[in-house]
Amino acid sequence: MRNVAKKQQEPKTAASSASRPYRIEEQVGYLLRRAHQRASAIFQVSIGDPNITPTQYSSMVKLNEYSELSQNLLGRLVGMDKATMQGVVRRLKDRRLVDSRPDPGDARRTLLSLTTDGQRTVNKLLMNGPAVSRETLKPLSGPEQRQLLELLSKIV
Amino acid sequence: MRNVAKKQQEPKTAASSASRPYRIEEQVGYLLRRAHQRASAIFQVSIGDPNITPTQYSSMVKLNEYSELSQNLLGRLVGMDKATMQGVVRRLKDRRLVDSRPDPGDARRTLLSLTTDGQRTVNKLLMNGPAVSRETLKPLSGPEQRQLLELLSKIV
DNA sequence: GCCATATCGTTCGTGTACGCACGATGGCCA
DNA sequence: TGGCCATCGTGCGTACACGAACGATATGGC
Repeated sequence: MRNVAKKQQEPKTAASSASRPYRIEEQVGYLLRRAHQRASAIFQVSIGDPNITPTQYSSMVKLNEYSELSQNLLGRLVGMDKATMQGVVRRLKDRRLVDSRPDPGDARRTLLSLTTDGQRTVNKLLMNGPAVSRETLKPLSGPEQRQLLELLSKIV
Repeated sequence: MRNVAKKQQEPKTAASSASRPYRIEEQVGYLLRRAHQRASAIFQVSIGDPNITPTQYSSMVKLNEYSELSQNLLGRLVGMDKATMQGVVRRLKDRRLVDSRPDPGDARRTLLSLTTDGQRTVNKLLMNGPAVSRETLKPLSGPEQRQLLELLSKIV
């Protein structure tokens, strides 16, 4: 990795008005993107099933808590757009982990539930869930871990 | 929003062995996904140009600091896979915000730089950058904001 | 009962994100 | 000098993410 591209003398940022310079690496949005990237990578190798993604996992965990949920409500519970939810649910249904039936009381809705196979799968993954979080938080001390979770909760 | 779907009596998580229950809403990965979602939404409405995405923005900011960078090196600086970088750069080049030329010293590389239009655009966006971060961190107190940035830096 | 309004799920388009495989090129060392 | 291995950029496949528009259905106010 030679040729490290020499830095310019002064980043002329137009917004560093006598205060601290604006560094992209210090901005929340940037840090959240990077942190999320790392968390996803750890999830993928530690959850125990390379075919399950983080969003699929949270959807299945929620469906395990509630027996049946409409697609939109599930999306609200796990923080996913209905368009995004559509794709997630389709993939889970293709793999026979989730089943659906029309809501008898509301013809607009579809009720989702885990199949037997889906329940078996979530319960297996749930055993690895804590380890995934532990690994992601490993660089932090115990109090720091709790602090981070609390701060993230506040800005979500 | 009636029909809130009744909760089951006990979430039988298989992993809540006498310790605290496993709640998906308390896991780092989940919180990071939600926080990143919110940060992206705030960016989109506050950066001042709805056609610029967060990743495009950080790429342009880095290209503004360094005069010229190869595509791979830029990707490493802003934390993006080379396959992801490819798409980002293509879109910026399509809009004439970024230009490229072959590296005279290494035929494998392409050197990227901002066009005049690109420089004008970044400098305009950089004026809004601090406001985006401020808005994202608004739910937190001053010390909490600094703590969050520090903790995120540690786990990236 | 009727109609304006809202919700539900789908589809389309665009943009990140990354693994994998590929061909071209470069660096290093036997 | 030749060959091995790394790096660079590209292309493909898959998956999240969301705005916008759509048709079907439900609800509340009149």
